[in-house]
Amino acid sequence: MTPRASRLGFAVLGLLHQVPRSGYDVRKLFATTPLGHFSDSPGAVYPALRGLEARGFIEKVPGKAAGGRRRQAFRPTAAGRRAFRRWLEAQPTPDEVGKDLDAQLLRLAFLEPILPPSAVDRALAALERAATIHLKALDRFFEAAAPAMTPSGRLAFEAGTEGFRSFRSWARRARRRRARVAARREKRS
Amino acid sequence: MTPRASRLGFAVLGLLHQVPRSGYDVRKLFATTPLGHFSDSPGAVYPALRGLEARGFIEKVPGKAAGGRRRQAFRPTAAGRRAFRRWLEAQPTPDEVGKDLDAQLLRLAFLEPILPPSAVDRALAALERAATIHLKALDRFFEAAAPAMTPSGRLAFEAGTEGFRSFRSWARRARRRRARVAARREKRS
DNA sequence: CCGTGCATGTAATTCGTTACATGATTCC
DNA sequence: GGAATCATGTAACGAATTACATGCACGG
Repeated sequence: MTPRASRLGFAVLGLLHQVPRSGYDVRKLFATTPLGHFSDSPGAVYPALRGLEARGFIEKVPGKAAGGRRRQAFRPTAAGRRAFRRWLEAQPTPDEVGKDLDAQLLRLAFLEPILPPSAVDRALAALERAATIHLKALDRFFEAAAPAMTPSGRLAFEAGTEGFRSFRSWARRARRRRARVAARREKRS
Repeated sequence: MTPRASRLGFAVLGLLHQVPRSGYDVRKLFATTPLGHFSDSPGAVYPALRGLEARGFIEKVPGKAAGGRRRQAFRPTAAGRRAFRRWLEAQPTPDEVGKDLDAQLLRLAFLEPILPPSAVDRALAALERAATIHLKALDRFFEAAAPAMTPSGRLAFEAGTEGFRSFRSWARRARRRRARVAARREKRS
């Protein structure tokens, strides 16, 4: 067994941090919310739960089965909380941001309330930095490759670049907004 | 064996449409260009090639091995070209756009020169439409769920929404730009 | 002639998907 | 009592990753 959990594993582990949930609860969340795009199929969720349990990251909530229905809820163990915290604290590299922005946003979503607000500020700054570096690489590539590309090829590339550009400016805005709010709060006290 | 190729399969098939390439050529492309984020590992590329060959979508280019180096290039067969064309012609649903925008951009990138420019216009319109519908769903969800979310959760969701919003406005701009250019060309003739 | 990079592959493992299977409970 | 849905799983399969393995050719 691999020591680390998969992306789906961490998503489930994060959800169990909020409140104990059963596999069915998790499936419903995946099915009804656009948070990430995880499969709500039982063949994905139940094996993930068993994997987390085998790693000692979650445990069954004992007793009761409210309502009489069969139902097995899970909650994170101390080891699970440690592992999740380590995952949250990892800083994104420019390459990871370029290849898998969704994973970074998943991380960001779960940061609070496990880590303090300062971690959110740090994460935003890291994301902005990484996006800037990645954008530079994209622009460099485009400059060299654009002449040989078809119009539709250029369009597709442009769409990708634009996405990162807008992400970076979003991160910057979010960071500054938070800084402003923090300053105001500071002043008032 | 599944009749349809995987996403990696179609990406490779598309690259082989441009010019015959060997597995090594494909790996280098994946390693050095940011086009999609495919693995350049041999364990991904060579099995993909064999899969396409087994489906009858590509064939070995016979003869020569320029330079004396060992090298096996592939090119699409008639069946492969048909299959790729069918893949290109598929219109994205709002759900697919929401769940896997990258796949849609991959498609867009390969549209030309296999399909005519009009197909690009149609694809842009479909993408814009799908993004609009998806955005509506995101907004609806956010309205209901935001009060219960943590600040970092809201931030992550906002980032995702912003990404789609910017994608949609990019698609609209691109579409209009193309319409303008086409109109000017029409007038001049 | 020896290392570096070209070039192609295999093996073990893990993850996820689709589809199937099962039983219990609540609602009507 | 029958349908819907709650709730949990398994089986078969496909695809991808990492790591390992091999052999040739070209440059110095």
